[in-house]
Amino acid sequence: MDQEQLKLGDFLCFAVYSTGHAFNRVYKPILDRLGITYPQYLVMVALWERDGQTVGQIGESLFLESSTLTPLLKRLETAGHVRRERDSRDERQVRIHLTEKGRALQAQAKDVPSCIFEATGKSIEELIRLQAEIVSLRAALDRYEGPDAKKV
Amino acid sequence: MDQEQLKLGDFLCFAVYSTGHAFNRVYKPILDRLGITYPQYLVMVALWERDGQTVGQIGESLFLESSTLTPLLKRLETAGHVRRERDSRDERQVRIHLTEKGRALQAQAKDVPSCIFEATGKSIEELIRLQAEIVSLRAALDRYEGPDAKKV
DNA sequence: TGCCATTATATCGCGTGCGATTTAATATCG
DNA sequence: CGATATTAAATCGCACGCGATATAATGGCA
Repeated sequence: MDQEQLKLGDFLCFAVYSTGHAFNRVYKPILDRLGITYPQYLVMVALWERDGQTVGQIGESLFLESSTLTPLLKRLETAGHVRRERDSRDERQVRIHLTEKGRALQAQAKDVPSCIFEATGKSIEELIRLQAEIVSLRAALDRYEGPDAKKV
Repeated sequence: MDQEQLKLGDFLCFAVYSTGHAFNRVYKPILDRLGITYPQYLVMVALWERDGQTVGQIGESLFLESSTLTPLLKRLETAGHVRRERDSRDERQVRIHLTEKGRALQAQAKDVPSCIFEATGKSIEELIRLQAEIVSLRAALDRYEGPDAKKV
């Protein structure tokens, strides 16, 4: 690999980075109608899947820190989609519960995935395969401990 | 496609989104030593490839708006890596030129791609293939005009 | 030439993201 | 039981990223 002649377009990281932005641009007009942002949508998807998760559990699913989630969850609370409640058995934890409005949002959002699917212009099979490959890449990156991890 | 049972982990967009963050986490300790951030690194790569680009040209390569680039370029200028200069023939444009320090940074950054390559744990062939597929996905998303584009 | 549309960059406000630190609650261990 | 370590969220500062808007320069057309 001769790094000297690597062009921007050759970087896999850049492909991922810019495709993330491209997804965001497709999502934005759709989610604007629901009054939420893309990260907020992901949190709602996680809660529709399982209500009453702690901040830490949501962070683990989304690979986000509490410093990102706390303000985001407060905005979702202000918007009336969730309730934030200290766990009575462990007061360190904050559990996030869907409100009626938050549950109702799921119905309004039911067509979002098919809109996004249409935007990709790919077959389901291809998307599933690509998704798995990217997840495998993410797992490898998460495992990586730095170039001198062996020396510790 | 039954959206009702789509789990977070099934979303291709989420795979891309979270993998972008994972890349950032791998890049951070490496780029910290160079004193730049990941988006700043991308701008430097673009300039090492071709010096003297306008803000708009850089934005086109990186899919970023001037509202993102202007502050970032000012930080690179403050750090001494680039010079910002109005084009004398068209005073609307601002051309970004590498300084000596900015050119010197390329040598210091020469091992970055191989560090990242190592972190992915994949073969070159697989990375090239995956890169092409993701770029193709990005192109499709960029082409998409919204669900009611036909009605215009 | 003069008016107006267009173009390039900059500015502003808002919402992420995260590292470092703080705060408060729980667990552990003598 | 009490001091200390650990853990979960929250807070803070900084850097994106973008839509909307502003500013300034250029282009086009009567």
